[in-house]
Amino acid sequence: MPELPEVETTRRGIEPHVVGRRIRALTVSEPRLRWPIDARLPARIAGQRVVRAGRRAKYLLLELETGTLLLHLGMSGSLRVLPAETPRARHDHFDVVLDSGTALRFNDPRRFGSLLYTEADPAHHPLLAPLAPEPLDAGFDADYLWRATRRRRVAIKQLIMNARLVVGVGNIYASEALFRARIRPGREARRLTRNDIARLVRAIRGVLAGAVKAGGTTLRDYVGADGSPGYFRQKLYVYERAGLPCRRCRTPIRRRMQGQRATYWCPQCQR
DNA sequence: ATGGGCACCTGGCTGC
DNA sequence: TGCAGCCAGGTGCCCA
Repeated sequence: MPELPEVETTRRGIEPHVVGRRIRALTVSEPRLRWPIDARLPARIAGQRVVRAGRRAKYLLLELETGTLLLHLGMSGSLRVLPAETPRARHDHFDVVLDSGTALRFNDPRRFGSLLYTEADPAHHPLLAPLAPEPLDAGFDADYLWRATRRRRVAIKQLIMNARLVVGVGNIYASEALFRARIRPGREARRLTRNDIARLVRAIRGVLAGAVKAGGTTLRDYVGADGSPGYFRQKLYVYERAGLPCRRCRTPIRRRMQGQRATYWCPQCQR
C-alpha cells in the first residue's frame, strides 16, 4: 500500500507527537510481521527519548537516544496516534506507548510490515544501504536516471519500482508518473531518450510531491496518523481507471499485468 | 550483473 | 448461502 507519499504523510502526522517524548513501553500483541519482532526489543527501547522522526524511502525512522527504529508499513499497514487506553482492534499488532499517554499503534491486516531496531548508523543497515537516492532530493536528477537506465532491458515501469534504482515509487505512482511523462510503461528502459528521462524525473518528483500535499492516496486500508484518508485518489489519471476515458484525451485507459502487477496507461497520450 | 517468479498474509469481491 | 478463485499502496530471496 503505502508508497513514499503515504509514509511521508504518516511521518508528518506522528512527528509532533513523538519528538522529545520518552518511550514508556513497547507492547506487542502480534510479533509475526514480515520479520518477527525481536522479543528483547521492548526492553531495549523502553525509557529512551525520541530524538527525530525521519524517513528513508518507504521506511519510517524513529531515531532514539541510542538507536533507531525502522518501521515499514508493507502493503496494508498504518500507524496512528491515539490515547494509549484505546481498545485494540483487529490487526493492531503493537503500540509504542509514550510518556504523554498517547500511543503509536500499528495496524496491518496482511502483516507485510516490519519493526526493526539498530544501534548502528541506519544508513548502513542492510535494508537501507542499497537504496537509491531520495527522489525529492537533488541527487535524483536526469543524469542519475540516465545512467541508471543504460543497458537495462527491463520495462521502464518495473525499473522505477526497483528500489535499488528509484525509491519511493510503488504501483500507483509508477503508472501515474509514466502517464505524466507521456511514456508507455512497457518501453525498454535503455531505449528512453535523454528527453524522456528528463520528463520522467520531473514526473516522478511532481507526482510524489503532489501526493504528499494531498496526504497520500487511500484506496483501501491506508489512513494517516490521525485516521484520516489521503485525497490524492481524486487526482489519479490512470490507476484503477481501466476502461474509463482518459482525463486528457478521452481514450479508454488500458490495463495489463506487468511483472505480476497491474499497469494502467493511456494508449493515446503515452508513447 | 540482470531479470523473472515466488513467497509472505488477510480480506474483499466476483461468479458459479 | 457457500465457496473457489482472483486481486490488492511491498520487497527479499532464489534461480536461470
